[in-house]
Amino acid sequence: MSGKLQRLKVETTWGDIKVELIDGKVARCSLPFLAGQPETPFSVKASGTDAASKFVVAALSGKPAKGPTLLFSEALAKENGKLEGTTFQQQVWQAIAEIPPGKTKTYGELAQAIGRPRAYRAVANACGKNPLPVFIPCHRVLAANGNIGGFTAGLAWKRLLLTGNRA
DNA sequence: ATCTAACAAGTGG
DNA sequence: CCACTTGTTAGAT
Repeated sequence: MSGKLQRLKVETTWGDIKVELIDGKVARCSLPFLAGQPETPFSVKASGTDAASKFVVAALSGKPAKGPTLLFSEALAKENGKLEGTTFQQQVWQAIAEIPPGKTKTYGELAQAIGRPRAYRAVANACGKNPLPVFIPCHRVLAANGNIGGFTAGLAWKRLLLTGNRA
């Protein structure tokens, strides 16, 4: 297994977004941490023409970006022969991945979806460990009272992903 | 192997 | 607004 490892980079005014592909499947994604809301307006400086790069750019632009070839369950599986994440986490990530485009869900809803209605706290926990931010739309997960919740790389990204970069 | 603290939430007082 | 609940994880013992 394991064929080629490919590293992509989308350069933006907020920093570089790095994506790692294994055999053409998205294996990992990381965004630069932003402590607060940057004063610089967001824009993409440079990006590749491959599907993954396009997906990232589209997601950040609020376009109808249809999830292309994520197959994330395949993508997440074994990187070192080891599964990425625990069973529970994978269930959570899968549930998140199934959120219809343009919609949002609450942590509680997701907890119900995986059959553990009281585990909303754990769900949030799993969100924070999501290895594929942006690809797995954990930014569409909000708290029940409408609060925005949190985001691994900083709330600025989450807001951007939710509202789209209409600027 | 067991225990404890921490967490991106929720419900109730 | 504050405090108690709740399930899972990571790190220490």
